[in-house]
Amino acid sequence: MGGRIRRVVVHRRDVVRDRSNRREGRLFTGHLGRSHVVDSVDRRGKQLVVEFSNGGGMVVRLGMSGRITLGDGSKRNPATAHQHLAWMIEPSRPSQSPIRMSFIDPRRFGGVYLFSSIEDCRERLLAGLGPEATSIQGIHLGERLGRTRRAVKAALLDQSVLAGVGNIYADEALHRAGVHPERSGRSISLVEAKRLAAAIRLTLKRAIQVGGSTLRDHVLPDGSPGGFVGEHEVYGRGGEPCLSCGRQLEVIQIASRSSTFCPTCQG
DNA sequence: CTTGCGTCCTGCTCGC
DNA sequence: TGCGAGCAGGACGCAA
Repeated sequence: MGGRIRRVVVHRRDVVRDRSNRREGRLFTGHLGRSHVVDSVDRRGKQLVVEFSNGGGMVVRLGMSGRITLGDGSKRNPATAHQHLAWMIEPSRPSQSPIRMSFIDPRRFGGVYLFSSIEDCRERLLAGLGPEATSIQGIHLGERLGRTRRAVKAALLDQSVLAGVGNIYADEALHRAGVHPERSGRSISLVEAKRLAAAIRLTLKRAIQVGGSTLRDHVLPDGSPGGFVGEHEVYGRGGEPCLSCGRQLEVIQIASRSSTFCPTCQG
């Protein structure tokens, strides 16, 4: 904290979203052009929230292929493919060396969203986000799932129900909890909701520990792959045997997303 | 209100 | 060996 953002370079304007969430990078340099002191860096669900000392800030969404890389700010480094933004962090203490940060996103599903005040951020960018998946309690999950008839898998992917779970970890958590992904949200009992909440917390905790799942794009800021893929029990294993019972894992579509599950363990 | 589906985008895999 | 089609997915907008 207290570091200063300097030398913002916008390589692709449409990765930056303006006040109306449109792809509009012109305002970016105007907004960030003068150096800003970083007051805080936080996470809400899948978004990174960076607040500046002037009250404004930015929300970074990585989408599915986005990442932020860290580099030595005292060295020159050429822009790599799909590097849409780059900036320097000048530390508050002169003894520390500057850090170069880049936003890289091949598919451009992610982006950087600017906000002018923390109220603006809450209302426009964080409004409607459900509780944090990393700390979700069974009673709260059950109460939220009970409001919908949708498939429980679809509900888990809905960030307004629960913030922070995507397709991979929804499948993994449902399998770990022994819940069929097509079950209606309101059919989930309190006992099952508690089991599911614990499975979500555990799955995310473990995935974060080992650096996430590298399938196609995701790598850690230093370029190394995440270690969770080797621990996937169902995702990406359709047709292969269930690690618990040996039954062939099935793949179906729910909410236009692939869902892999074990018909026996998740009956 | 609720729910589902099309859209965006590129890299990888598969089949011929 | 080469090439094109198909697929994957997070969030949003729109339609039924």
